Amino acid sequence: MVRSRGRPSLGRQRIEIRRIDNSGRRQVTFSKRRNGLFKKASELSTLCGASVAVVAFSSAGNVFAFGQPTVDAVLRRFDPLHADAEAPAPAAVEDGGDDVVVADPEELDALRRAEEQTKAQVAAEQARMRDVGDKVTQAMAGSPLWWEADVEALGEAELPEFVRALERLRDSVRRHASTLPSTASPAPAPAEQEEEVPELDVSDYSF
Amino acid sequence: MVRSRGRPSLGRQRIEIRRIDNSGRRQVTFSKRRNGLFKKASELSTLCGASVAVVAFSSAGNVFAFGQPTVDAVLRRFDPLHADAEAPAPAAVEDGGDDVVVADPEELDALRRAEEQTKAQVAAEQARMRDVGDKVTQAMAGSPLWWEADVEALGEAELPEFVRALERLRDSVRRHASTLPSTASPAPAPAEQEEEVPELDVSDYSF
DNA sequence: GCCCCTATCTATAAGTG
DNA sequence: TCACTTATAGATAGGGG
Repeated sequence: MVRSRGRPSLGRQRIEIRRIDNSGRRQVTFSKRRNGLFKKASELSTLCGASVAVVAFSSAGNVFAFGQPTVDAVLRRFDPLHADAEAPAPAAVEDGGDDVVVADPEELDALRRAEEQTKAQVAAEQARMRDVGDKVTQAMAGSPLWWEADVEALGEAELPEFVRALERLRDSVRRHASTLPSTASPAPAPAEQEEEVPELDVSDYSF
Repeated sequence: MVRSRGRPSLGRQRIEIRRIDNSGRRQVTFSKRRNGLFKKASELSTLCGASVAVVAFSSAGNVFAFGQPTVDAVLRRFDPLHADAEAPAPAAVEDGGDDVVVADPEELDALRRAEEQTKAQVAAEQARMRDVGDKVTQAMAGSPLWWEADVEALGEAELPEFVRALERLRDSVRRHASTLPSTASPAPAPAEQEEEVPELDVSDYSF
């Protein structure tokens, strides 16, 4: 009841465009703005029939991407990596206004149906597989505990990379999980299950 | 002169998020929003210390790109060794194409965005895992890229368990890492710019 | 992390030069 | 194409659950 009298909120405040010091706040902002950016990209693509790809690495090293029609499709088309010259060779400079691109409402509707179909499949699969532990073990069967032996073979140069890759994979899996219907089992979380990676000092690698 | 009495302008009007029919208007919108998108990307990068790349093809075929620190830097990091990858066509859904739109365009747009985002992330993870995998795979030859198939095969119920398995693996790797000599090689902090982003055409930063 | 809320701030549609 | 204006639609900071 701190705000019994005044306004319930000060509303949006103006901020300077420079690195946000507070880590938590920075992460929240990253999330919000990343979504906003993806939405803008999506709208640009829909409104103007453009192909757009956005790739963002958080300072923690997580990757996020959006693409229309697909990130890969756009990047392949862009492809300054493999191609040599700057010659863009954009081709058709004229826009008759009837290009066959973009998402027509029908396409979106189809996507929506596809989504529901996927959900249904997952739901069915979920009902069928009640035994979690066994399923996972089975998924990794064939090479049980392969890492315990193989990790020893890795050089020190690969280890930090490997650790971070695993963490990204972990987060990816979590995000994937949150996409599925009914977030039933949020994982008991026996002990530590945080995020971020302050341990390794590889705070911002690149290669 | 028509503006004789009322307001000099009606101000911004609301528009539906769907392809703009008028070619000229669409072009104007593309310019404005493209700049807005780049600005947002720039702000995200500055505020959160993120690496961001945006590539956009106008329906006319012209390319525009923005990147922090550089487009190619981000794309290389994102798409390390994409070459040997399979080309998973969007798959998606086929639609008769004769159905009438039923759902709200905005809603579908958001839905499509969410789906694309998820798929893009999965693709990104797989791409990165392939890269790390190139080094790691040798160490664990015999179980090639087991996760690529398994992650997708897992249902919602199994995911939390899988996440924990990954964390155990991570810790295992870390323990091993701690037994090795120092592994420090922090990358130099990238210069940050909050400035405006003119408009980067391929011809401006040709490789 | 997610959603919701409010009060603002910011991007931008439309129009003009 | 750009620049500038106006007035409003949309994005989002801050805070709570």
